[in-house]
Amino acid sequence: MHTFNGKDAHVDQSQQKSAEKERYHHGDLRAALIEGTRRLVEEKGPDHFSVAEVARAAGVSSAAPYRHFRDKDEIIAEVCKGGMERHYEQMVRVASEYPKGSVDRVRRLGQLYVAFAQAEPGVFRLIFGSAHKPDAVEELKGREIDTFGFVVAQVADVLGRAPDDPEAVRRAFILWTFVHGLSFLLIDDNVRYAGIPIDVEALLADVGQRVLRDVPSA
Amino acid sequence: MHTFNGKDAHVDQSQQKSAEKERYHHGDLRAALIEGTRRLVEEKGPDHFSVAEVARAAGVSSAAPYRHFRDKDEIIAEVCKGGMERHYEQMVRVASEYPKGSVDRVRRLGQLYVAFAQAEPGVFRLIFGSAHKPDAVEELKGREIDTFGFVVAQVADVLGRAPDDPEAVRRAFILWTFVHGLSFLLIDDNVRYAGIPIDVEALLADVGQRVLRDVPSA
DNA sequence: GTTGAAAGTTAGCGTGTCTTACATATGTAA
DNA sequence: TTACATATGTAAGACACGCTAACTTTCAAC
Repeated sequence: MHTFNGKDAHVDQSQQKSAEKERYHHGDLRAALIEGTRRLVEEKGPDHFSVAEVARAAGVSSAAPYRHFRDKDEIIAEVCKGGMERHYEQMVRVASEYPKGSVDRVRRLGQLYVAFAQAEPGVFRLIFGSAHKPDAVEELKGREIDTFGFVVAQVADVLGRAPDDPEAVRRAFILWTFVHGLSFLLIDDNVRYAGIPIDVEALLADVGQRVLRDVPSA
Repeated sequence: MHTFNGKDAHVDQSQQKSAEKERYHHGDLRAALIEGTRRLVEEKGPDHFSVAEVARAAGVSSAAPYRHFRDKDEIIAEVCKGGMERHYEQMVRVASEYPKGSVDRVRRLGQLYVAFAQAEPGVFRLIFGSAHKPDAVEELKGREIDTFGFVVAQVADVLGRAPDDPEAVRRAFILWTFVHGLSFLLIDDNVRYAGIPIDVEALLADVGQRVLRDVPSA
């Protein structure tokens, strides 16, 4: 009987095939449930997964999850939190690959935003959807995960302004709006409905040019 | 038509002499269910309303709706269809109030798009969300309700091009993307989270200028 | 009036969320 | 090693919902 705690559960006897030593304790059910929920959310959408099903997938009873989470919302809040962290980290990492203050850097951030939405539409909806946010957001703000603030700083660099310049905020918000809308149009399949051939790269480049230039004469 | 109905099915007939006789038949349950669903969708969101609750609101048993609709999806498809029609009609009506080919007309359409999303976020999500569309969309296309096509025509007018010019489609799509993103950011409360003061009018004017102008030098 | 279809009803199955009471495994202290 | 406290699992069940089946009431055509 191997005993272990939740830290490194992977090194254990995963090779015991026929013996089927069904342990009473899962090992790290909490993490397994979060990951299982994430998968299910991608499969069926944030509003059509069930705690019961993710419990079945983890091989435990449908009551077991409630030892680790207060309710369903708390599980998906955890998935949402993980997604926000991944999202932020990707942003920072990708930005560092392009020259500071370059339009390319900002353009690449927009591209990443859309790519994330397409790669993880379920989590994307979770992050930017209306439900289940307040708590997670509160906590992440406390931990200084502010993706929009990061983008604003990059835009400010391009414009040659201070990191918190109002005009930089405004331009960054316009760009956010654009990639946000594009993401939803794509993952909700509205583009196909409208029958438009979309070249995301070209669109991002075009919009980047238009928005990062000087204000047009009113 | 009155919408009163009986709650006690086995009441002795001898004592039923009240002026408002309780009807066994509702009168127009189908319409009442659609309207009740619309209200509930606005209240709780498209994914958190229940057929049972809307049935209760209409004063009928939870099985009654299935005399009029195959399943839950068919009810909300009907709500979605009604929303699309309202959306389209508003667009056409508002456009007619501004000079053909004017930037103002297009700008006003964008403003209306966002206003609709804010006024009816539930229905807006229904229309542009991923679920429950295929059938409704098919039918509305058959009835020539093509909102995007209409906007494209307005944009083409501004650019002085043919109604189906590819560049007009491209510009219109950029504008759609922008107002779509802005709508979602607003109704999902992401704007407040980011702590940005947003002047929707000014934003629309700015973006309209930027997008409807000539292509920036690549 | 009779009758058949339309539009209600109740009863109930399957699934889902979440609670309560109970069972088992694990870590620590004696 | 034993014993206990605690963490983590199970089983059973209350209640809501989606939907079906079988029955009842109403209405309109004949």
